[in-house]
Amino acid sequence: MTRAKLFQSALPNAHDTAIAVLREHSLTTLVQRELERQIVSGQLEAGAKLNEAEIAGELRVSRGPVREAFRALDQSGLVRTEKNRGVFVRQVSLEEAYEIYEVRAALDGLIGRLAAKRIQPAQLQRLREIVKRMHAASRALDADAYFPLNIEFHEVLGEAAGNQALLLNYQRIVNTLNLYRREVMARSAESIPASTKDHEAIVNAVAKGDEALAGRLLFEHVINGRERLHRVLHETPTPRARAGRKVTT
Amino acid sequence: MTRAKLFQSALPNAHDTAIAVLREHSLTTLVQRELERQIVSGQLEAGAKLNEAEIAGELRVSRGPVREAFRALDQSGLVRTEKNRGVFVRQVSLEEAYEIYEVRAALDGLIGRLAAKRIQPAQLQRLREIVKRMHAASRALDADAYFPLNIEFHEVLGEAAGNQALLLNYQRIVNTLNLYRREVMARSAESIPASTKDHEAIVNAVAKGDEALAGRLLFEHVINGRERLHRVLHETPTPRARAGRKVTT
DNA sequence: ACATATTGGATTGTTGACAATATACTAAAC
DNA sequence: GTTTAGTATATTGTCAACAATCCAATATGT
Repeated sequence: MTRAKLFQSALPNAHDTAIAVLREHSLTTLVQRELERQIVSGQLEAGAKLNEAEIAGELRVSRGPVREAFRALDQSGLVRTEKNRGVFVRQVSLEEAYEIYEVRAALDGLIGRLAAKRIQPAQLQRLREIVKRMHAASRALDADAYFPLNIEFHEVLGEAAGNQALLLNYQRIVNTLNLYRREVMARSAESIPASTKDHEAIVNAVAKGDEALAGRLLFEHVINGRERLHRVLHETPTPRARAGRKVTT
Repeated sequence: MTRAKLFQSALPNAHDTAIAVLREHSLTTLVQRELERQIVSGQLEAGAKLNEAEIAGELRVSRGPVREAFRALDQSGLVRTEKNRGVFVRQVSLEEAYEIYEVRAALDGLIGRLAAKRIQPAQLQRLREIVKRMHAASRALDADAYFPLNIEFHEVLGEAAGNQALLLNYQRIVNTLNLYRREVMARSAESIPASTKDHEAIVNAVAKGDEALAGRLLFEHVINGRERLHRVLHETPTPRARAGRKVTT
């Protein structure tokens, strides 16, 4: 990727606007976003080593901004740093995923309660449309179509809760979790119908304004997801434990 | 602060062990910890501007590690960055504090449920001792003694929940919230007795292993805290809103 | 006196060079 | 043949210099 491309990913039209982009964003921020995109999209797979000089070269930037971006990504949980060895796309172990699912369930429960109280008609409309498309993907058992819909559904719901701090923490958690879920999801297409049913019930509860029900349904939806994960992994067990070198930074 | 002091804060005995410290920790990490300590302790007050060169000079380090530490602190919510203007100790507005309280309540609810299920006898013992000391501070209406006890209480409880991911997110939230609570707490000594009673009831619920009750009590405890905050601020209203320059990093 | 340019100093953003460390490779010793 | 010591190379950690930007103080014009 060239530096021009780095700007493109921030704004559609490049070159002329490059200066304008830099006026508002530091290179560090642009690098951070680009790496975040590559990690979240799976372009950089879990465990992959990120070479400072290499990335700096690709993005046509010096190592300084890259190192700063690494620090931010580390703190946000997308990357793990080992002193004098480098940074790696974070590997989420099964045990960690379990823990994170619990946290997500609590946050999603809150999202449900708040969304039921505060959701706007336009947002509700968006949710209904997403669920509609989910039904289509569900009938086709099309996991590739379903995955982004699922992300979007929870994103809209998170916005509807009208709590910025909650949304920020939620997104951080979900990002980390998605590092793990991606590969699992591919072979768990059979869980899509159940998940779709969950989503539909959630939308109805939110639409009714039933805070307690929406909260409980979302909490259980996440825990159900965790159990589905558990089942899939025990049908075809894959050893995901890693060398586990001590992190000393 | 000299560079030797930077090492001291990481390990009790300095100078000889300085090399050993650096073998395990990068300067960035040490700077990050030191700044975190200063911010959380209130030594650096909310809104204060952090000058790169100045901090680098005090810690006898170049600006590189300082900048990297800034990125980490920004991501962890302790600091806010404005491009070409600098980084500032984060100011938490009343509205944000409200939002964060909601998130904390959800996480604390989960902590209560998990702790009731998994707490170890030694941890329960620690909680009881803390509550005992709280009673003493409460009778004396000694806010300075009460504040750290309160922090410790919730820390122990968070550990007892036995979920690393939960603890990490919880601590991040509480850190941010404490930026706001510090000054408020000073003039809300009258809420200490109520808070102490909450803590005692929570310990009892956890000791009984009553997950639902412990979760509910902790959730309500946090919301009560928010309401106390609300009341205090409306008795002696203080304008905390800031210039609110657009953040563009 | 007031509003608007200008300019100088201070501060942040970025870069390339140097130092320290880890890893892979080679060769010698057993 | 295996192991260990030594060496070379690649990579990260740190630093200091340079460029870009912002801010305040001063000057200029009306």
